[in-house]
Amino acid sequence: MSSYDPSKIESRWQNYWLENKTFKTLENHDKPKYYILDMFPYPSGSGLHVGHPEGYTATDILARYKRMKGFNVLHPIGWDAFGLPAEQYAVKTGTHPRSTTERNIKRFREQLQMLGFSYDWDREVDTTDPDYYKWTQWIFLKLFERGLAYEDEQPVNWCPKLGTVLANEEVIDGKSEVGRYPVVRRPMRQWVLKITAYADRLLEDLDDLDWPESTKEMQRNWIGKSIGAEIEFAIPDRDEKIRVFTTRPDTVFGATYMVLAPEHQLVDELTTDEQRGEVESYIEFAGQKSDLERQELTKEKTGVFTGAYAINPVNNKEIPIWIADYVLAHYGTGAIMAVPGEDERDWEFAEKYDIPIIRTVQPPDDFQGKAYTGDGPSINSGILNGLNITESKTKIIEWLEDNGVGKKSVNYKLRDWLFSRQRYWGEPFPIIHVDGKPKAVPEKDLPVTLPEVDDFQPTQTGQPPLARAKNWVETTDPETGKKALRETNTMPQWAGSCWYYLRYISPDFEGGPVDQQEEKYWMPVDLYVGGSEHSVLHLLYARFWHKVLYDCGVVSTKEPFQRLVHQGMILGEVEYTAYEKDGKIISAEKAAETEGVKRVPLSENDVEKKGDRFVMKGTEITVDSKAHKMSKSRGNVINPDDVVKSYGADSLRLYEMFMGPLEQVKPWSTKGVEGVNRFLNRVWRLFFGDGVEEKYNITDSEANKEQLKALHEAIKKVTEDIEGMRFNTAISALMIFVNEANGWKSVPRSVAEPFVILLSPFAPHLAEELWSRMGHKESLAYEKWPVYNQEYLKSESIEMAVQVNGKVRANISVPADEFKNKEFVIGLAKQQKNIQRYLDGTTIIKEIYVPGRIVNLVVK
RNA sequence: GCCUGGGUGGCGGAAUUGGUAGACGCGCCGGACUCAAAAUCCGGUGGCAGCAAUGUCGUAAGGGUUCGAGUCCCUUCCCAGGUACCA
Repeated sequence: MSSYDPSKIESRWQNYWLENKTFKTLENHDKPKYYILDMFPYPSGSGLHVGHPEGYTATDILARYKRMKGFNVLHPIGWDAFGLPAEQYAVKTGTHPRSTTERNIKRFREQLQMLGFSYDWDREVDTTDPDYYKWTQWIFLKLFERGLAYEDEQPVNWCPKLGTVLANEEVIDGKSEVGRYPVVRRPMRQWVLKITAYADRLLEDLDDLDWPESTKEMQRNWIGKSIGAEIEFAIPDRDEKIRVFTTRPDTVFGATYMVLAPEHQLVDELTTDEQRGEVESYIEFAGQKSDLERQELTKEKTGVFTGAYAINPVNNKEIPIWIADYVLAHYGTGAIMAVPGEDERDWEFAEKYDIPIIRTVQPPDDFQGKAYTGDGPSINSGILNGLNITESKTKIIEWLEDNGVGKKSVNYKLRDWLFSRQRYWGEPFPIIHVDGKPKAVPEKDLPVTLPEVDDFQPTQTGQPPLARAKNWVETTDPETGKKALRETNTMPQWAGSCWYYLRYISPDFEGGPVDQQEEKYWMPVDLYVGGSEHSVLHLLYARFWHKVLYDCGVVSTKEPFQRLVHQGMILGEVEYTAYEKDGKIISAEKAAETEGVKRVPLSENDVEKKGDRFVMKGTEITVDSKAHKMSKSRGNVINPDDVVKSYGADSLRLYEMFMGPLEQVKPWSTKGVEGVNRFLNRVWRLFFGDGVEEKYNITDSEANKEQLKALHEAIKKVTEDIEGMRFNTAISALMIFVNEANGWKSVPRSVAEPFVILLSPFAPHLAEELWSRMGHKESLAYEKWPVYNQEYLKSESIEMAVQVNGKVRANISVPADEFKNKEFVIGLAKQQKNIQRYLDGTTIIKEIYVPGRIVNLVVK
């Protein structure tokens, strides 16, 4: 071979790694462990996109690095393979989802192997494998036993056109994500998991996690804990009371009306005959609004008076009871006390319907707005007058409790997790219904496997597809011998991904979901890398299950994922776009507010930068310059297969890491791939000459000072940057080394070998090839990571800047053994010609010397 | 609106605790090799002024702290992601 040819090198090493099981995780527990996990991929029919290798390369670099640092590394992969696309394909074509799934998994596996990731392929898991979902069902039974799984009538997203129920995340703007068909809310019997029972722990334990602050914050908001009070409002001449939740009990003296959600239980009873017609038509109006409309109509509040009154317990005043859909039935008690003086929504409503407004907090003198939500002394509030918000809250809660009309209370936004789907391609519930009551299938009868059906669509009556398997559905209760019916719902896709990280630890273990001996060694996951789109749902659900398993004694840690990093999205190439209207090009700012504008794609050569915008060359017409999300419709999708074909997997890996910080959103650039490919070519030539001469450049001669310095600078920088996950600057350090080494006549083996090791996590195929050509018989995967020596980093002189009044006026070179000598350095600085110019005719009032960095002379 | 990140050359991006802004890569310009091209190699490359030495401006905008600010503080603008009547 005369030049760098990734197509030959890469497949050879991929086969070598597979055949030799190079990355098989060690069974022994003597070494320190490092568990590094990629988010569970869904093996879609379209294969990998360039976003996948970004996170996977980052974890692969760390996995390879940690192995060489002497860690026992667990770096597995598997398939989150249940899900709607395979089922939809089955409905359309009759192909069993299993065969689609198998085909897709095969394709994904090949693609991942083509990129040279160092997974332990003996630990692959697949959520659709009965040996796997047996344990998903087992965990569900634990939830069921603990009363954390229950049945409930719940409104679901029913799509009549698709004949199926959709998950919330599959509904976009009131329409199905697939096909854009209308979706309606419809009540159905559902399995629900009581995640709310864990709300506090899910919230509190976030604090100790090494996760992005934004993700923790999103989970906190999702859980939405608020502390306040529950207050009871009596209704004259009736036994019923209206309970409200409020975070501002201190404002209760300003409650001038109440609002019930239209769906509130008491609405029907309280409504007076005169108001009944109006109330009923309002309830209908509110009920018909789709979620989309509710969002769009937020500007204007609407509501209707019920005709009834309630009594404010603190001052015995009668206040009117309204219904309005700005009060949500499913939050708090579904009823509020309205305090327009301190709440913007209530103010808006009160203003519209002419309801009195009483301020109970004194706004500052310069306050201009309407409702005042800030702090201040209480007014118009009897016993609370003069106290600030916090003091008022404490005092009024005490009063409410003493008088038996209220108490301190905590509320959450988090709702229980709707856990069933009317689908075929999911885990069956290990539940049978006997005498209309749900009952667990005995553990020894797990797994409950999916039956074969003749059609993957729901039945005519809207029953899930599993209902078609009559023989399967109709069964007997093994305990009593009674007739029983199997549960026909299946679990959502989240189920399998809630605990997969545990199965990797002992994938073949038969005594439980995870071998506890192994679990104690491997958990928690040390680093978890995946997209921020899973910030809330997957990560919250998995934490919930993990805590349940912790309570069951199955796992030993409270949290599954100690450190979490999100890779940023990769956008398409930057596009330049001009806008055309009636055959004339108009400027981009105008285009946004003009109708009937046509987009005209431009090439980079057609545009130039003017100030802070791009214009068409030679004109003043602004054009758009933007990188867009990759999408089929835009036609800017980059296929990793093509990149590998043209430049090799090492170039793809290297480029994705070199683009910029891992967490950041970055645009793709094919030129950039060519750049790193050139770098790998330079590495090759450093070892083997330019191919024409076919010379071997590695010698056994001793390394000189300059060579050692270059090497050890690279070792230091690459090591520190990998530890800090700054892969872009680590690669830059490798480039600096190669640029320098290219000036040498030859490279001593003692320098070349450590360099190859430094390169190997990033470009493993090339590194293995170089390593073996240097005469090694074994893979370098477990070689020792080099350690830098401070001695070699020292240079003979140090370059420093000399400033006068903070402006650089000269550079000096100070001998290394003199740089601590302030007198010497400042003396040298003052001798500089250009410095003397600036010192001439002035007085030095201060001499600043930061050793090794800078001299600053302050003059007057 | 609110929350969380960001804003640095033509572009992607570098800059320890405040200490020479622009590492590395792309692009561009010039040169070498070549009949020619590709590939490769060498040199240059923030703006302005100057033959040059050098000066001056410059990290979204404005202000402040400091001997010294991309980095710290205040105000404003813009971009991305999330969220939205949650009482």
